[in-house]
This record gives sequence, structure tokens and C-alpha cells, in this order.
Amino acid sequence: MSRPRAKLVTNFPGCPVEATLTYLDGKWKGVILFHLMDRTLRFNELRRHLPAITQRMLTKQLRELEDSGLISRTVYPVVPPRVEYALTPLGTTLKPVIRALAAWGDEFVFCSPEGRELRIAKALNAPAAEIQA
Amino acid sequence: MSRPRAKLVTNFPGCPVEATLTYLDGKWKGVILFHLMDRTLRFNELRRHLPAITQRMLTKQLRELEDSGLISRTVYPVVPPRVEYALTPLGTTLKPVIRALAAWGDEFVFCSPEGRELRIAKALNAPAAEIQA
DNA sequence: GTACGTAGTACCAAAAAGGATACTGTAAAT
DNA sequence: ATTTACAGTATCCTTTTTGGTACTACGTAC
Repeated sequence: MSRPRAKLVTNFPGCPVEATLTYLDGKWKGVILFHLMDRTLRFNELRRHLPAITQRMLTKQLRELEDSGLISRTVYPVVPPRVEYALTPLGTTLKPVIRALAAWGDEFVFCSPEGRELRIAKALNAPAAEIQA
Repeated sequence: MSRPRAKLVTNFPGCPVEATLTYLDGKWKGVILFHLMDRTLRFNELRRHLPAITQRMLTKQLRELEDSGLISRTVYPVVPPRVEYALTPLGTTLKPVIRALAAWGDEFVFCSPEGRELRIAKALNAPAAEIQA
């Protein structure tokens, strides 16, 4: 019993949250899906959206998303090569989830003053604020 | 430039999805938050919900969630010790996100016939089905 | 004839995450 | 007198993930 993430059901009996996160796990999958929500993108188009990624990593994350059935890979037999990545119907069903993740990030995660690093909005916890559940 | 997950903004310029996932990253955080959505739980109560976790891991994940400001840890100076974990106001704002993740998992992720393993519902991709975006 | 853009692979090294096991201290229950 | 429950730590080890660099092939542009 020791698999990559929690890919064994025994690890989180009946937890649908981890079940979903299992498929979003990977350092770049979130961003990739986020950008593919707008439109189909070619390999190097994606790369330009992810300045810090290496080719190896981009390929790997795309293959994993493809294996999960969330995105499709279409190769056009031309030269130079042309490969397009797009959400599958199944991938499209993730849109509400991605949007929820994006909405929360927009509202509560900031770059710290020094730049570069993320910081969460903890201010909310200080006052005895009433937040609707 | 190489931090744990994508904790550098340069890795996903302006991507709020990865920003959020950064805080949910960790093998057990999803399940923990899922269970804390219902009610405050003590250390060993959580442990009983996560049969496969080790004490070390549970402690580690809880500390990270606490450091993020998503959960609170309340120690009652009694013996035997009593420590309660609960969502903070900030953590409470994650509920819609957790619910979105849970809804997708419920609908599209199953245990494979052999049991134990997860499987995604790829059937959706076979027919030329029309899925609403 | 050299460089560029395309979409990758292959190989090696580093870092991070996760797991196994043993140990702590107190009080109540058996 | 021993065991149980509680909420952890400490140490070591393995697995998984991620990064770095170099390399491929083809056709077009300079």
C-alpha cells in the first residue's frame, strides 16, 4: 500500500473530494486545464502560457491528462508538426470545478508584497467575522 | 527556482486555479477538509475517518492546513489530551470549492470492478455526446 | 549552408513527499 | 500491575515527482 497519490480507495473511503483531486494532481495540471477551458491550444502555445515549464514536464502532464480522458491530443501529419490539445467531453464537465477553484484563488490568494510568492488572505480569521457557510 | 509545488507565481502567471490547488495539495488534505465541513473533529476522530493514514502524516497535514489559515487547532489542557480541529472563517469560504470537487467525484469517479482502485468515467468520450459547457 | 520553429525523447540528478516503526506522558479502567 | 486512550515526536528509509541538459527529424527562411 503505497501508490503515488491516494489512488487507492482504502485511503479515503468514499471521499469524492480526493477522488477528484487525484486527477488534478500534478504541478501543472490546473493551469493547463485552465487555459484549455478557453480554447484548443498547440503544444508550444501552452508552453508560452507556462514560461517556467520544461518540455519534458509539459509532455508528461499532457500525457497524464490524456490518459485520464480529460483532454484529447490531435496530431496533424504536417511538417513542422502540429499537435492540438483540447478538452474532451469529460474534460468539459470539469469546467464548473475549475471555475470554483479559480474564483477562490482570485478572491483569497495574492502575491506577497515581495512579489513571486503566494500568500493567502488570513485577515479574514482575525475579526470575529460572520461568514456564510 | 524549484519549490515544493508551484508556490512561485512565475510558474503560473496569474493562474488562480493553481493558486488554490497549492493549498489543497497533500495526499490527505481533501479528505480532511471534507470531513471538517460537517463538524469540528478531534485528532483521533479524524484518524478513524482515514483508516490508512499514519499519525505522523495526519499531524503533518493538519499543521500545514493550520499554517495556511484554513483550520484551527484548539488544545484543551486536560488529561488525556483533547485537541479539536475546525474550519476557520477562511476555511469556511472553501466550502463551495469542496462541494464542487465532491460533486464531480460523485458523478464521474468510480471504484473499478476489482475494487480498491479508482476509475474515471471515460464512457462520456465515446459517443459524440453534447455536453453543456 | 546555417539557423529556426515544431513537438517531442532519453538519460541523469535532485528534491520532495510519504511510510514504518518506535517512543513520550498522564489518568482512568481492568 | 497492566492495559487503554489520547495526541502527539523522532528517526530513518523508500518512493514519487520534478528539474536539467542534450538530442532527434523535417522543411522553410535567410
